[in-house]
Amino acid sequence: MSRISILPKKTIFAAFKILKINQMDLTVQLSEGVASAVLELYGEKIDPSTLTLSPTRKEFEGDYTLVVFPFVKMAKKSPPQIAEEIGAFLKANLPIVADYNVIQGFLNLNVSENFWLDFLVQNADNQNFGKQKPTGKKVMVEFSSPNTNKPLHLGHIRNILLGWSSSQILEAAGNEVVKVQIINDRGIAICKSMLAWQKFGEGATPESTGTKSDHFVGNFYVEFEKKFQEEYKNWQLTEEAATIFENNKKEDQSREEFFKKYKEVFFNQYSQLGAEARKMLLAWEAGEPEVVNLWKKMNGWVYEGFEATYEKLGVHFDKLYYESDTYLLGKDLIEKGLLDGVFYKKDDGSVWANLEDAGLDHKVVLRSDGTSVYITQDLGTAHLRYKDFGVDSMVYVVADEQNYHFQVLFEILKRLGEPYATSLFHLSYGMVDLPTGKMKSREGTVVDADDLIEEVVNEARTAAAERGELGGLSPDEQQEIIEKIGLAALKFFIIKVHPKKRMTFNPKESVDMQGQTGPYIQNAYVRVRSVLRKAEVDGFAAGKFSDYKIQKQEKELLNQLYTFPAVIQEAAQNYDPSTIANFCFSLAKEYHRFYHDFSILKAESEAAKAFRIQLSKMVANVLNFGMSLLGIEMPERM
RNA sequence: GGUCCGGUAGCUCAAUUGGAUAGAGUCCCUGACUACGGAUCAGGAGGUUGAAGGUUCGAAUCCUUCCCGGAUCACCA
Repeated sequence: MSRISILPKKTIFAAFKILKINQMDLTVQLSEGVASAVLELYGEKIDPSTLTLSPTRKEFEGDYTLVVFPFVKMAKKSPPQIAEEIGAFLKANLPIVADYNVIQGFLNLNVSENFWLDFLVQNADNQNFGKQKPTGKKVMVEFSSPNTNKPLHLGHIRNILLGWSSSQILEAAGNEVVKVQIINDRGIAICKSMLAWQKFGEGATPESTGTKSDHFVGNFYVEFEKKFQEEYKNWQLTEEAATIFENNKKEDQSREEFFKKYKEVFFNQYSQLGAEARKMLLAWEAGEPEVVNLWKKMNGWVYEGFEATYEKLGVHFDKLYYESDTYLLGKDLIEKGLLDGVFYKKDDGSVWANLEDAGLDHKVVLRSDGTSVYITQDLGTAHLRYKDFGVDSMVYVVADEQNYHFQVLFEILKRLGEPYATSLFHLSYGMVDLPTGKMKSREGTVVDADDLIEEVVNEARTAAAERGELGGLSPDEQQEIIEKIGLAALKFFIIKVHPKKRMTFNPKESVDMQGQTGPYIQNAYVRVRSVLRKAEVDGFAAGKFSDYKIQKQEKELLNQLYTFPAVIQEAAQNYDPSTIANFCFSLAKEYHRFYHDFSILKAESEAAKAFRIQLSKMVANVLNFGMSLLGIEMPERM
């Protein structure tokens, strides 16, 4: 008798029975089977979740591969021998294991044909295959969060696409998601635009000039900077400036270098325009009606423009937070924290947090004059959001230059004992570079969001015209399809890169429609739709294929489809949409190959035809759902 | 300088979280259907995974040191 010490034999097989009912959890079945095998054969109890069980690599025969090296010590046998024994056990005891083969320390398992046929029958028509059961958790995702003095640019686009797709993925993983942004609608920047419009605008409006309204406001911001530079240049020629230069320059510092760094001081102390802008900010803070009305008017224009861009990108928010409402928040949290000993007060009245034991520094949370800083506001806003929605966790989509800020923010919230504080995540992403280098607004190398969208759509239009497949459609329908294609190219190009990586945005490559691109994936979908249309014309009704012998490439597709739910979970867990993008590409690629090598409508048998139609349908459904998680829509033709 | 992040084919990116011969796209070269759509498919060329040590059955992945690039270290946001 074998050394069963922990579980009697009956129990093991009872477990198999239960597992057989639950057809979906293939990997669970396999790993529990392996655990039982190890217990039976070597008398050791192991945790099934610690096994390395992964899809078999293409060049080998099999569906799933078990790495048996970890068992060498306990079994005191050679890896191939162990693999052989476990394989034989599984084949004898686990119905879904049809066969196995051993290569060195790798045990390759063949899953039974019935399992795959069943899998296809049950899921082919499921439009949301992969969507997880509700977790009961509520997650807030903050993204975009622009300033209102300038239109959106390429950096925002990466942010928005990451935020949107993460939201979709978290939702697909079973969470309730609240999408928010915080709009930086106050401060000196918008005052600059306001002042420039007041001084030089001569009553112009977006309508009167025919300018998209956020660009209209942005232009005045630029106008302000231009006028300010003129003023600064002129001032540099005065005696006052010369004296300052002589008294404050560092050794060897050129005049030019000195004044480059002196700009802020000039703005705050000598500039006429600077004085006017600051005066306006004070007037705004005092609530002077004239300034507040101007502020409302100009921000209104900006929001109108943003809204148009968001709509083109297909994104929206559940709730907007405005900094003008939240910038004074957080002080009560500081009070509470002071009482609880989370913060301490310096002699000058400023309030600090000592985060040294968390590997961070001392951080000021309230100025000596009692006013709040950036982090104070974020503390208050987090608290407000919790009160508003009762969320379990929050995700902040913000560029990686603010990594430190969020470390500090999360640490302080934890110390304040905020209930959601242990479930905060900073979805930090790398900057977007151009092939020519960094984007710099001062040097005019910023890629504008609206321009970029227009460019990719135009490129899609040209490509579509060359192909001439859209001829029979109305202009509106054509336009709709062309926009889907262009945006797919842009979005996929950006999302496919892992968020943490700094990425190079090559405008030329971003409009590519061949190879590893959005349109390539759309094309796989369109091919299926085309086949299905044709099948319907032929009056094809889904037939049976229970005795069909699955071909290798078809199995490959089924295998990929099968992993999709796990891919969604992985993407949600890691807050990484690029996982989904790569999955979609790889599935589309496999399908293109299959489509090329096999006949569907003229298949060798009715069973083959029925099977392939179902398989195609499922591929299309999964591609459609997967791409929708990235905010990419599929056209019916292209 | 401290801390954090990155470094993989000429270029843009992957690598099932420590697994088998490091894979795709692009560029260059060569091919493919009287077919369900060629925005497709196949083949070739292209690598000391920044470097050197270490950990082990096994390392692009973990550890140590160094090199390169970036971010950050404000009573700015």
